[in-house]
Amino acid sequence: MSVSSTPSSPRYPGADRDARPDVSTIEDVLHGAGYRSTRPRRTIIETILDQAHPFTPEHLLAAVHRADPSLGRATVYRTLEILGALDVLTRVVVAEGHSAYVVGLPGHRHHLVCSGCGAAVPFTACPVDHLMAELSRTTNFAIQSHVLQFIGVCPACQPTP
Amino acid sequence: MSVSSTPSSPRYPGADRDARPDVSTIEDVLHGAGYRSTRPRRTIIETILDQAHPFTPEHLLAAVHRADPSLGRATVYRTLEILGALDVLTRVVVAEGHSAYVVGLPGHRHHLVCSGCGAAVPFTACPVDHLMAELSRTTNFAIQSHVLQFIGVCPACQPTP
DNA sequence: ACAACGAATGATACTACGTCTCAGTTATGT
DNA sequence: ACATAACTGAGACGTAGTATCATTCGTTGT
Repeated sequence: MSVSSTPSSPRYPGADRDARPDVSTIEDVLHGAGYRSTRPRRTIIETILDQAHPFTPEHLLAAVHRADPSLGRATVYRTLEILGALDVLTRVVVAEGHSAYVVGLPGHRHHLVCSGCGAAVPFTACPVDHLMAELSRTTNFAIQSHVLQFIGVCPACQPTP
Repeated sequence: MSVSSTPSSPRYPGADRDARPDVSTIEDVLHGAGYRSTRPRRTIIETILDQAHPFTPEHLLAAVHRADPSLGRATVYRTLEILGALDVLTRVVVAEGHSAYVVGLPGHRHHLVCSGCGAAVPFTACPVDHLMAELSRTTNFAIQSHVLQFIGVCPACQPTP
């Protein structure tokens, strides 16, 4: 087991290791789903993997343009959409009503997000099964998915009196 | 115990009653926070209480304009912002990345939302305390809030074979 | 009841974010 | 290498939300 050296969230005991994939892993996912491997997509994926924190599309667009100013806006948005649909990216709520993307290959995963710096710590524990079953039974909804997330202030962003 | 007659989500056994406040209750909240009682605000609150499902700002704007076409767009957005800050409105995730508002006076409450028609069933059960304590301990985050929500298909929207 | 004050409003201009279109380019299978 | 279809970039376009500011209206004190 090796600790990746990509820039990513700090590690915390108890929280999951942030299993950040590399470019070729993500390209394999794209391939597997019938998408082509192109240079723009590679640039976008590399830039995504450079992000230490959850990022918005515009933020990513700016970062991508630093690497390649000629890369089109539409391509960035299209690629984000594809990666989101393939579960390579997960949405997290960063502030009331605003969301951002986080990298993470499949597997059930939620996040604890810092409202100060935006750092996202992933975790897999998810105590909703019982409640989901009960709601499903009492409401007759066919429950498809759920959103679970914590918002707080990370140690580094906490005021030290 | 009376069942309110305001248009609202259908009732389900096990799920909470949808305790929908009335206009004057919400105006009291505004007053208590130092805001004034104005006719436009009253119109907006009435329109909000008419909504059977979670609504987006634009949707509400259209509904408000049906009641009073002269009411300004900015006023609707400003009032939504205020009511959100006062916890009279809660945000729910309606689709990946898109959220909407639901009425509900304070009290810890989550929602089960139908991805077909948008109906939102509130519930109060919330099995996150233990997990929250553990995350708080292991990460040293000061956890402030959390988001928990289920997305599914309500009985009425399910295909009947 | 009235005046004075500041909050709230509505109109409009503006910005930001994202989508659409389309001609040209490039990856991929044979 | 070729044919084909997917992909791309440029830029026009649309939509949702914000900022500004002169005017109106609630509220408070007298």
